[in-house]
Amino acid sequence: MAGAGIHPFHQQWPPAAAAPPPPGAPASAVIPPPPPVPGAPGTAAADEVRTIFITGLPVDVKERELHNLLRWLPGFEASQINFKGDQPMGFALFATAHQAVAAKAALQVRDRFSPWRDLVFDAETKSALHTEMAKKNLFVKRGVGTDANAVDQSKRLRTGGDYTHSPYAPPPFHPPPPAVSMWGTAGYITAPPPYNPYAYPVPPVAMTSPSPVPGPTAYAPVQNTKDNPPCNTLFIGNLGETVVEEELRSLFSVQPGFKQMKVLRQDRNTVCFIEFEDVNAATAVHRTLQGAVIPSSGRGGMRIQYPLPFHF
DNA sequence: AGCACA
Repeated sequence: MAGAGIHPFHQQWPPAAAAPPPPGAPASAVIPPPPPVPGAPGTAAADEVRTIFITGLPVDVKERELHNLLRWLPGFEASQINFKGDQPMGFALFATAHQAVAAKAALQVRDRFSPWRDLVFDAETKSALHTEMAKKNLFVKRGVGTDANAVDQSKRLRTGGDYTHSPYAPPPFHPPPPAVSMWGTAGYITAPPPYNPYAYPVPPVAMTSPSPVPGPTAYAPVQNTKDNPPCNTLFIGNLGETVVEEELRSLFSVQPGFKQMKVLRQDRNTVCFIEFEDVNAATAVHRTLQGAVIPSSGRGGMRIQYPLPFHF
């Protein structure tokens, strides 16, 4: 990767938007230093690659679909699809290399309703996106800020960003992109709980009626009392090094409302995500199995949390 | 793994 020193997750998301100048203010006093005009001579690293290369798109993907996926990302300028045989190759240009890196990271995001899945572009074909930095920048006729849809009616339709004329304008990331619904099947999108999620208290360790079958051998106090907004998926942490999927499955699959689970191993650390039918089912298990000690447990029992809104 | 448009 070219952007040495740029950490992909260093991005602010949503990015800190430069405050728009107050209506009556003298422009020169409030306008920040001009943004790097992409590709302009004299601009830092005009040759820097700020294009990402996207594979894993379904063969029948439309330019508009890709555009609608990407248009929310900070700095998005243009995208296009070229076919190598019948393999679609997506390219997307961003205002800066940093934003391209951030977009790459954003496209690797797993959402909290299906954290075990790669970002799936098309649920039908289960095509999982793969994104890398491109080798060369996307060529955009007439630079940025042009209405690409109007100027380019050629067979090679290029889809430009909606706010490229104002690189500092924040993308409409609040509320989150509706594209989320593309990332999972409809069943993952559950209505938000009606109460203030951050006011939700993590219940104390419960000693009562845990799971039916191979229940935990004991309960241990759980350290981390902070939690994320409730949803129908649980995150299980503080698992022992020797834990295996079957052990977890035997415990969780018998819990009411269980739908599916995914065990992720990262080095010594094993974590698990469990999806339930609804928030209530997840909440019940959150309560009853919090701190549960199972045979493989190491130090303390399992820590049950709701997943982060975005789990990388 | 596969990187094109001009």
